[in-house]
Amino acid sequence: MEFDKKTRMTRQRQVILEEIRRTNKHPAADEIYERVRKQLPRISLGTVYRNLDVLCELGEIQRLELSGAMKRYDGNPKKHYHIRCVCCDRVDDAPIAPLNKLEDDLYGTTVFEIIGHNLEFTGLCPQCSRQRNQRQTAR
Amino acid sequence: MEFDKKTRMTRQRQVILEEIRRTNKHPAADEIYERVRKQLPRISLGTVYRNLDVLCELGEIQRLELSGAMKRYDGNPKKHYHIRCVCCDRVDDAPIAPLNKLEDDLYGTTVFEIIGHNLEFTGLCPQCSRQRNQRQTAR
DNA sequence: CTACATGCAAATGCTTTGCAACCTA
DNA sequence: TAGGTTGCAAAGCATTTGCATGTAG
Repeated sequence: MEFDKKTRMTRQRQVILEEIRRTNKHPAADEIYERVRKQLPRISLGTVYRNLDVLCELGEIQRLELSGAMKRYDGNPKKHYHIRCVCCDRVDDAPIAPLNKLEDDLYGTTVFEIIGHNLEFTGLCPQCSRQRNQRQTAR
Repeated sequence: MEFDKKTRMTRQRQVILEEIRRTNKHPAADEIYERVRKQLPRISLGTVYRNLDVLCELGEIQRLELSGAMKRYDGNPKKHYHIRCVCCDRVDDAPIAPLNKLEDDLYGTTVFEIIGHNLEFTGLCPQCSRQRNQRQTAR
């Protein structure tokens, strides 16, 4: 792990990083807080937020640029896409490779200097899909 | 305009809709509030939010599913992509046609029932791009 | 030791909501 | 005139921040 000279490895930071890496559920700050609290009962939500910022800056994790109300975090810092359940907000990795050529279509057609793109799929997770079907057949 | 029987056309709703359609700037609720206030000084922010909801539900406008902190609205209800300036948050339409086949790649590889996708490009608008270049040459 | 990090609580910023008065159909 | 709509203010919710204390290096 590459820490610059000014950044310290505290117990809080360590546990937060481990928890994010342990899960594939792309948790929001409050979920991370609840998990970490089991090991560090006195940790504060503010500390969780501050460390998530630091870890993102260090490139250890990434903040997902999705459309939902709450920011979500991913222990895998490499660029990849996600699919979100519109019903329960579950977020999975999307099994599709990065579309590196997407931005090429924009060169010359936009006044913007292009940096990148975010792609998010929406759908229904198996649980919510099943519930919806049950409700419909019940009518 | 197709209003269902229960939905009324009030002066407030009318002015809000006109203002959103008049601009191509994809304004957030507070910007719409400021614009509308010039015609209806006594309107409240709450009314703006409520009407934006109603107009979205009616399909007259759309709420953009972008990554930023504030929700933005588009007078064009048809699906299209956008590009956001990472520096000043300016949002333009992206000159690229909807990628209807994108979701095909996911069938059979995800447990989700796919509904759609959101694609947002990021970049620097001309103003911010210029400022950044000036700062760099000044060093 | 020193200056980065934490816990706590208050503050912030966007959005939603309860309610009495108002106005559209 | 019924009930959808408004203005106002308060509440809600995620996130940020100020400050005194704690602690990693």
